[in-house]
Amino acid sequence: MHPVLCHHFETAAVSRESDCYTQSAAEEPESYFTDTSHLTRADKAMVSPGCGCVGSTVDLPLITFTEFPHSVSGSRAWEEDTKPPRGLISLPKHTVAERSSQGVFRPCLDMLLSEDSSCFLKKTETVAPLPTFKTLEHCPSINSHSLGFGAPSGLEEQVEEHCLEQVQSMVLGEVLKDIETACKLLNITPDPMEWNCGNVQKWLLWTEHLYRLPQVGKVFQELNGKDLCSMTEDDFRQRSVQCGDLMYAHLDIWKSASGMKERCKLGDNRIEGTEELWPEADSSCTGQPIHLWQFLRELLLKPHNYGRCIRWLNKDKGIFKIEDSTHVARLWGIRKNRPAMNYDKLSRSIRQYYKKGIIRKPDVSQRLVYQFVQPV
DNA sequence: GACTAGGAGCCAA
DNA sequence: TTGGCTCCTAGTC
Repeated sequence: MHPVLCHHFETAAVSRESDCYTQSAAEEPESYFTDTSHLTRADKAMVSPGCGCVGSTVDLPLITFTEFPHSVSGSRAWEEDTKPPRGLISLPKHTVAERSSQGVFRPCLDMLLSEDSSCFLKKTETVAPLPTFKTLEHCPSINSHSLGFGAPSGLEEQVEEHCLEQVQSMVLGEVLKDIETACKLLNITPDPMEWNCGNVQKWLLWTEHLYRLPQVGKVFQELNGKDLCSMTEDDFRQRSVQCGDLMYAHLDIWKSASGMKERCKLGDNRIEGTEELWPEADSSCTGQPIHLWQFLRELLLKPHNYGRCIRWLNKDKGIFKIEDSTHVARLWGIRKNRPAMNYDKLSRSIRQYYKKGIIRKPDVSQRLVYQFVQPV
């Protein structure tokens, strides 16, 4: 990772309201990223606002991000380090005793890493099952003692190595889930090579929206997935000086993830749970239309990506609030190929669910607040 | 002005 | 037939 970026990550810690983080930004992250000329392609993909990690602390226990590969087949993207490195990730100490690793890790990893799976593939490409630590203390490298700065013993190294593999697997799983979610929402296949022109445009629109990019769809018009995949980073830059590199990086992640899926199919490097991630009969990949209520639920189930525009008020009761009606309507419009979609129309569709008993207004009616009749 | 509610016509699958 | 889009009026906050 770019050293300046590492420095930035050391000094800033911005968290998100949708999870358990506290906000303690030491500086204004957006301003730093205004000038991205000094960042690598992967840096940009990592810090883009759309992935919800601008200026976030990207620290994982004893992992230092020293370099980002340009593809999954690249060399190891991280190094262990026993010293307090630049960009060292430290878990919030007050939460360690209170939360399970699922509760602490998964949101962190979601938030920080969801956009760049390639960063976490080891050179061995061996993927271990997702870890299920009962407490953080069960993961030696997370244990506060191992945050010491002395050189680890051989045993400690092995233990840390094992733990890191588990963390990587967990991260990878989350990245794949993110892509799966996007596929569902966009009704496209995970493999960019299979995209038609329409799919490419959807993906571009989505990526623009995700990363708050200027519109670039026009410069990629009439390209199908194969065309897109055959383009080099320079080709992307030529078409869009401003964000071609980021688009290329994002596509690279998708291509890499698709490659992972193929390997899983072949039985190599099997990842526990990938059947869930890409079920062959998944309606998202078979052209089945998605219903609005399903779409809303998908957004709600990805709070780190969409929590700014829609979030649960009471998940148990299925009560949710649309925080940004324009944004949600636009996302729905992208999904349905309805550029003229707005909240007026979307809300009319939601109200159709009243009669069907799918969605209703909560007992205490509030603006932009709805309730699933059958909680998720 | 933004949101809520519902009627009605239309279209595509 | 169904689900959703679109346009509309009217009322509320």
